[in-house]
Amino acid sequence: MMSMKCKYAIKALVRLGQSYDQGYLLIKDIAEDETIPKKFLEQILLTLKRAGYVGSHQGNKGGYYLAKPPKQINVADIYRLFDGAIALVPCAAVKYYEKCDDCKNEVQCVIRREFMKIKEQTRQVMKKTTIQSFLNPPKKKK
Amino acid sequence: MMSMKCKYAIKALVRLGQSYDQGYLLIKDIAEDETIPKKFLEQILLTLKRAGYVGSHQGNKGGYYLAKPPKQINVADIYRLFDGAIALVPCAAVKYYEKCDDCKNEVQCVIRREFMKIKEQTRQVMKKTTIQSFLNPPKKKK
DNA sequence: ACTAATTCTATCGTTTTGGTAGCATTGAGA
DNA sequence: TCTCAATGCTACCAAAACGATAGAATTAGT
Repeated sequence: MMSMKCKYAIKALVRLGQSYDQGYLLIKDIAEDETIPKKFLEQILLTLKRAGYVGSHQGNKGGYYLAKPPKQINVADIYRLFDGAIALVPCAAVKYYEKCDDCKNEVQCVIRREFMKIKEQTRQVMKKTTIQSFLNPPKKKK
Repeated sequence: MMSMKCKYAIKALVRLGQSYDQGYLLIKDIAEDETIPKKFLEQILLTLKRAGYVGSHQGNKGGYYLAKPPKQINVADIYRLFDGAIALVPCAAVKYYEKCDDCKNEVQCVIRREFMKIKEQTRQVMKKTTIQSFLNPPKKKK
């Protein structure tokens, strides 16, 4: 499971995506619409801003906006930003690689070998899911 | 990332899988071979036993053995046993479904819709990885 | 009876999580 | 220029989860 922080981040990005290229949204409004504690959302948006996903305008009449097209923001990247490695074990991670304390020889570790496969496939799934995916209306029944 | 508990469980199952149908293995030996704290491994094996994956024989000359063929034990099930839901959000889970506090109408929730898709695909990947997968030697270079 | 093994339950220190508090800074408009 | 509505930043905190450890109870082969 992902953290609340990450889930809130995605919800906020989706909300901002709905208003893409239509000016600013207030933290307050996003927080109310999506039922997210306002001060908590502040921190999350700040993290997203520093990572370049959103932009903001300070002061009166300020607010947040999506800094990239919805198609260019994917779940894998947001997950890594807030929750770290996608891999199930640290030694199988790419961006958050860490040696396992309990591993004797990593090169021929079968655990690692299989978890690398799992990671690569789940990474693909998460990468192809973008903010745009959440914006497309579900297909209507005929 | 999975918990150490879950990772240790898989390592222990693989170790038991290597000796499948060849009698008992001692907790002590598995713990030493796999560099797992012995008392911690005890608890893990007990959980695995209660769930039917391993069997044990108490007393002198006792030990643990794999209770199912390696092909019938998959990573998805072990993950759920120790770490809970595979889905990234509780409302998208099957066996650990929970309503999200911050959700207004779940039926038309786009977050849920997409996370159900992600869950279904990662579940497939984890399900097809069995203890047998860890036992097969890697393909040799020609 | 002895001994080597699993069983069971409680406890514990540390880290992570989810959230709050409060002040600083910015900038539009009266 | 003053006000006020907004974001920016850092510190803090309680509760839960995690990764073990401890120790006594039970079981069974010899």
